[in-house]
Amino acid sequence: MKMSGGVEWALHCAFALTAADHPVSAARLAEMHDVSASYLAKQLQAMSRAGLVRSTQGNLGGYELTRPPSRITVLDVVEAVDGPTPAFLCTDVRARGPLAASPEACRTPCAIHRAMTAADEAWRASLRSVTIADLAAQVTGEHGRGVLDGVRNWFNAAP
Amino acid sequence: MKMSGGVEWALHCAFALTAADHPVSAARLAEMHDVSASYLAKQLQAMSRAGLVRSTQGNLGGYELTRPPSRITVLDVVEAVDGPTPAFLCTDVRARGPLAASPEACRTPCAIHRAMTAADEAWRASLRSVTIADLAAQVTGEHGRGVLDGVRNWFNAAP
DNA sequence: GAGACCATACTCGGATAGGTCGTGTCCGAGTGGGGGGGG
DNA sequence: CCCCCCCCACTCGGACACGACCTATCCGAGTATGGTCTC
Repeated sequence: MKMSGGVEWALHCAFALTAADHPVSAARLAEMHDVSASYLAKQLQAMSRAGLVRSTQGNLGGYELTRPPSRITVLDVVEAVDGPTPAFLCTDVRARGPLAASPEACRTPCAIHRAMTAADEAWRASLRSVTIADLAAQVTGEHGRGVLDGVRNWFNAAP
Repeated sequence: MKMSGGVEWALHCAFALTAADHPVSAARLAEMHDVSASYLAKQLQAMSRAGLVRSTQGNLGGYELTRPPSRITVLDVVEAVDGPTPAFLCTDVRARGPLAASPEACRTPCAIHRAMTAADEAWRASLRSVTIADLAAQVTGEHGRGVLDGVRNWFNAAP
């Protein structure tokens, strides 16, 4: 079980866009984080498809958040990039083989399926309880406001 | 993010072994669940390596639980088969690029890393709170004791 | 001087190869049981 | 009749291909900007 590495990039971009006051291109975000621009574009497209960021084309175009960061949860970003499908897929093993359970007994999810689903929901709830604004608040609380100001200034500086 | 499909098989096997009173071969478990015997063997070997089951070779050999099912959690099985590595791997993006954070500022995990770790821990805690005995109790509570008895009888029956 | 037009350079978006890990399979090493022989 | 020995069939364990998904990349479609020409 391995999560897509692009999730980390997407979260960092969401955090950085918190400090931006105008659209930022994918190339600039990639340069800032020193990652592959082409691949980062893929993650940003996924976020755009999910409605987390708005993309504007043309010169001075780029990505910007569509909602205030306090209304974007970490789970939103994770599901946008990594997909909303739960990690565990029940294949209804109990309905197969010589000791297969009767079809009507399989109306309710099996105990294993329930346990995995509950864990998945706990994971999602934890990610849902943290917003991008919370991340920004934690960073400023630990390292000062200069971090976000530095990002904003770097965005405003000419390439 | 997709979990190994073998986890489901391993959990069903752990549940089935609850009803066994003597070692059960991998081939028999595979026949019972109608899955690939060769591949199921791989999962059972992983559980053996993790110390969840004991394997005995030779005739009438097979696998049996090493501990009472009340002391085997679902998390134990998941980690044995799928690996104990957390799904999220922090690559310390903040320490790269033109706005890289100072090395001493990176002594503590970044906010993103903490959020993902907390979610992972919540997931693990949920899986840790359910034991194989709990699963068996749920099944007997819903479908009667006949299920486990049927499994035991099928194990005792000649191939 | 003001307005409209156009060329341009920049942006995103999806379609396209390569690498890595999960999936599935196979065969060899090891071992306990059962039958046969001997006492 | 009981004990010992040997053969065997059955077991696990690790090593070996195949395939799917993630990773990484490229080129084409579209658009706002800035300059230029005309009125």
